[in-house]
Amino acid sequence: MKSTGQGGSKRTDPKREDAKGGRHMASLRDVAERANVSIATVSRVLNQSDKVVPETRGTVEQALRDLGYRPSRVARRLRMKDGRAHLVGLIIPDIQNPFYAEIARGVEDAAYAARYALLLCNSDENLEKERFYLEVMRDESVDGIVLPPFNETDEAVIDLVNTGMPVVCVDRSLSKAKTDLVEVDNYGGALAAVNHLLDKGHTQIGLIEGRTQVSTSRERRRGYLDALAARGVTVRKELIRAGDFKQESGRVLMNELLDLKRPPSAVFVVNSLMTVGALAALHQRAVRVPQEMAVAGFDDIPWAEALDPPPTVVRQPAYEVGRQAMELLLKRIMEPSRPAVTVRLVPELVIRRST
Amino acid sequence: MKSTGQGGSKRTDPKREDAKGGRHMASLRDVAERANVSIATVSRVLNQSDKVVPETRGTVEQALRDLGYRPSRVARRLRMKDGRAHLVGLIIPDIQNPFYAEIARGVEDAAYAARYALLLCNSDENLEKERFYLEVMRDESVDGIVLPPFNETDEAVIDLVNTGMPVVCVDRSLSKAKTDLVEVDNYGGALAAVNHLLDKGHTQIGLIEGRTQVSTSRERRRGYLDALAARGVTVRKELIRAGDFKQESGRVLMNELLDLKRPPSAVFVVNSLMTVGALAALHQRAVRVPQEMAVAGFDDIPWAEALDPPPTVVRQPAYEVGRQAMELLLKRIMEPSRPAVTVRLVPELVIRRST
DNA sequence: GAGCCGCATGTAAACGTTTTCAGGTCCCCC
DNA sequence: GGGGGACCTGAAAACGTTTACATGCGGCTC
Repeated sequence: MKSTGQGGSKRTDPKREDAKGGRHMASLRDVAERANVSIATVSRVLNQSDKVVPETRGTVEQALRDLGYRPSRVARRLRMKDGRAHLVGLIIPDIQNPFYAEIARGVEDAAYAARYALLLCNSDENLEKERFYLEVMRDESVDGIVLPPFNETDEAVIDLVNTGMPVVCVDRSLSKAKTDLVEVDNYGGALAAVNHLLDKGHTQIGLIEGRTQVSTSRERRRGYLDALAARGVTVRKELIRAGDFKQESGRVLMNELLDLKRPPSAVFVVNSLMTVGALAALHQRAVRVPQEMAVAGFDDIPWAEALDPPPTVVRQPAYEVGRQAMELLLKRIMEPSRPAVTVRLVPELVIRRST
Repeated sequence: MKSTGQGGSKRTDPKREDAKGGRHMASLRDVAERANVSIATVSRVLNQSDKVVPETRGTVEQALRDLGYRPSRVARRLRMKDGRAHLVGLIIPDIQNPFYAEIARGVEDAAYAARYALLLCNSDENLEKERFYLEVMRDESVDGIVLPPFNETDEAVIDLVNTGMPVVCVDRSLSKAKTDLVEVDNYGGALAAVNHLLDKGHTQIGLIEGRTQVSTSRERRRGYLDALAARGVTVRKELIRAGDFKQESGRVLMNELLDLKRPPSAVFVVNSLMTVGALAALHQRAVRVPQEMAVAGFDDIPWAEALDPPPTVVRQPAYEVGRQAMELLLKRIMEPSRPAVTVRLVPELVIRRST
């Protein structure tokens, strides 16, 4: 026993039970009392500080075990400055979109590997919801955020970046701020897909795109246009239809194309949900794929092989996008002033039976 | 101007910028200084307390706007006792499983409606990961947790419940603790699906089930067995195969069934991912569905109509499960001692072309 | 043997809130 | 004109940490 001037426990409060009826969680103070040391010492053994002599350390560790002590992340976060909350945010448009679900898995796995927890939110392609969640994240003092910005000029995100919050963009980019970015070569992917359709002899090729303020949709449109131009195919504006990335809108737009006086013989759809919607429309009207209408889409889906017919798609390495984004975020948290990098991954054209 | 004894700002710290280079976030103290009131008063106007005279309130509100004040959820959570963090946890096995994705959306929407944020984690059907995330949630002092327990005797969850943490189970139940529970009539659903197969004249019906410690899988098996028994069909044990709920395992088990000397003519699969896997195996071996093998599954998926063939399934109201679970959780947070209730929703047999 | 240094530990401030309690002002009434 | 509410507001404690600084002790050096 150390013979410090410890004058016995100064607080023997009998009411250490909370309202819920459960036992109160042990705090640093409880541990310190039991080990007859100060809370500073306990904190030191917790933080692996080498400044504590083995004997004391032993006593404290015993007390920690006895009380089943767990540090409060909340208190810790309040006290420390940035970068040690071990909590990061992820905002995605829609978790039911397999592409984002896969990104989310990539992010989560990388986060878990570093023992970070994830605050995951769906913005629903809804600016107000995105703003709400961004505020929550700031107010929670997360260490950083991964997200596909709503559009290129997303103010809420830019403000947050200017605040110094580490942010990594995925999938979509931001024009007015230099953040880390993990993206896919959307232009090249679209080019490959449309070239494939052209190779199959199609010239009347429709385009079902998403919200046009989003960089990915625009890049893919650019790929579509350039592919046609390179072969001297003139584009018919009526064959280009813009939706909102959701399944229903793929269905509706496919129907619009079918109702045209001169419908296309092939269509390129810029994401998976709308591709599925388009396929559904074709089924419903008993249009044979690919004989009467060839379909190529962006984004692969896990059960593509079970679809009718299995669609030709530009496969994005979504898991990898998420994983690398999280790793960039961790690096930025460690070193906030590091220059921003952008990682561009290459997609792959997977040819199946819909073309 | 009130003529209080305010003696000027007592702290004019010039270094109010943080390490990241961004401007420091305004705190209660900053607002109080600017409005020439105490932090208590500011806190009172924030919390809508009526105890503050309109004139003061006006000044304070102006200062709040000027500084763009946002309260720190962290500090708030540290100070307050339970139930006001406006943060809840959701742990699901796999966000890439459409069933859980739909539950997650239900939970999220209900949470967002009540302005709660969601800490969402994937346990990956992995006990260690589940335990890690449960600890994070406790340490973050979330207000409550929604989850499908790993199995019926999930100790980590039971411990947390005994601690007084509000917990609502979804999908799967817990045998040793009385928590709120939102589930689906798994037995009835399975009964309906298997009866449907029997009605179609099948007697050799395979079962592809999941982990057998999970209540849902067991209930569905019970439905399968009882349906067969009620028609006097003897069960062949070799037709019953247990997997792990994942797509790959559906593929493998379907292949095992096909390799049998006397393969079944129909199969009932207990979740959607394994159903898709089974379908893939059938495609690969060019087995015609439903002519050579009828397939009925549990769980619907959004793009079922685009599958080949569109599968007959027992549709669970997953969104509703999530929504109601979150609502139960909110109620429990408000009133922790309320007796536990269990809500049982009824699934629906959707007959498509795989049977 | 006095001063000094180093080392292990304790003390207390700080993080940003909420909330209890006390104080101060104003008004009313006897 | 003083007693007493009613009503606002301020001071300060508390939540559970981390950490800069103070303290005390032992051993070393001259």
